[in-house]
Amino acid sequence: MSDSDKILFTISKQALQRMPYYLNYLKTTCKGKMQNVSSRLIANTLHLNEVQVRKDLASVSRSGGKPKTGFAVDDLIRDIESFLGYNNVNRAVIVGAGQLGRALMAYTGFENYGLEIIAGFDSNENSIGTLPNGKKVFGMESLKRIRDELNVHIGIITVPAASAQSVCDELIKAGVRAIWNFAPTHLEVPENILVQNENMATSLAVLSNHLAHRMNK
Amino acid sequence: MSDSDKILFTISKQALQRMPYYLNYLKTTCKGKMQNVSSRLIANTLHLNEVQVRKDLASVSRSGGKPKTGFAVDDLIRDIESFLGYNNVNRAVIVGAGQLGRALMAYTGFENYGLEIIAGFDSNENSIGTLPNGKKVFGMESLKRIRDELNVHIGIITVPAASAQSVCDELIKAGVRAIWNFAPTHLEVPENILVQNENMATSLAVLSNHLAHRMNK
DNA sequence: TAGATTGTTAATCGATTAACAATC
DNA sequence: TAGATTGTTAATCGATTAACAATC
Repeated sequence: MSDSDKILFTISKQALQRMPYYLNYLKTTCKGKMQNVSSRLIANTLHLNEVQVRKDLASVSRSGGKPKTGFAVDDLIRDIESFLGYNNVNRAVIVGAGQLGRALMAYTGFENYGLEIIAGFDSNENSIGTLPNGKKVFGMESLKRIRDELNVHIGIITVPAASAQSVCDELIKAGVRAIWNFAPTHLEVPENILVQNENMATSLAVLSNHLAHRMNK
Repeated sequence: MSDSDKILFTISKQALQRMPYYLNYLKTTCKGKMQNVSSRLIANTLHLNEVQVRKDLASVSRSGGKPKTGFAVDDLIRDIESFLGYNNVNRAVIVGAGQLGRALMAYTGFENYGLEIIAGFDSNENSIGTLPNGKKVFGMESLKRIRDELNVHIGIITVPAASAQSVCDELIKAGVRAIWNFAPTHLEVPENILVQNENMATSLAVLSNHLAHRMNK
């Protein structure tokens, strides 16, 4: 996290990543059933520390909580969604129309989180075509044109690790501002570009290691 | 992390999660091209701290590194893979044959990480059928029988958040030892069961928040 | 030998948690 | 008022990093 971030936003990445959990709990369990919710209840349900929850919520809630009452559920939902930018729809393109890329393009669940995947790109001509839910796969030469036309800010990388860096470079040249990287590799980017790694190998490592060594527990 | 873990394994979850990055770098960049590699080179490439890399590698490498020489690439690959349990194939079942579940079943990339997805399960009869690469989707009533027959240890949850806990309970009752949870919700499990959360909403939160607030950077 | 590189012990840093005063 | 709950300041904890001695 750079210095300028720290000044503007006093929230850690960890805290930011807890927000979807709060949001899910509030929307599925609280909304409509109760007007207010206390940090203690949230903490107990999600198995977090009460103070941590209060700190997290304090950093995104406009109106704050009220002693003896807690936080207004509807306000909190609105504030978290606004903080996360789920109001603005974030348009994205996927580069790499292999199995994982196509799966993500076909997945409609992202819309709940304000993400709209517009199109896919692939350097292999055989991959070009149209997906079930109407998303097209283009050749790489169309990347910049389409990104510019539709003002896309997010690039999703689902190519093999070996070509991830060059794809990343192309996406940045085309103008995306943030990258969601599914390749299990480190990406080199300018300071003003955000890279979020979604490394399934990382999760699998935890699972697999547990099973290999800790079955006797 | 429980106490018993600490005694047996002096490696943090963070360190464990860096292993796939080391492995990928070693296999794609070092293997065949150089016999030895120094922690400094790895650290520079992956943008990590040199001491951190040495500590991480020390905790998994049998032979350790040699002053002035570094670590033997092939040995290191073998040691990390063995530590991560990528040698044993870990069998898994998926519960929830919606879009995400089917996508994961169709994805063959997991085999590189020692994971083999055997079958899918869904409570909705309409979802039952066969996938392109031969994986079948069964009704929930077959879960325990198939898990027992094939000695499956990993359960993957790709149902909506609202039903994730009950699916989790069923998986544990059926006998799985570790759960890979794609639902954006906290799961309640006995102490001896490992839950690894793969929450895409969490990653999206980081991206989306960045774009909503930090575009001016 | 000198220098590169490892592995370990101590210092730093940041996040979490505890203690507590403020407030409805 | 008394008690529940918030928000903040201080203490703790664990991971990262720096310093350095050991070794090839």
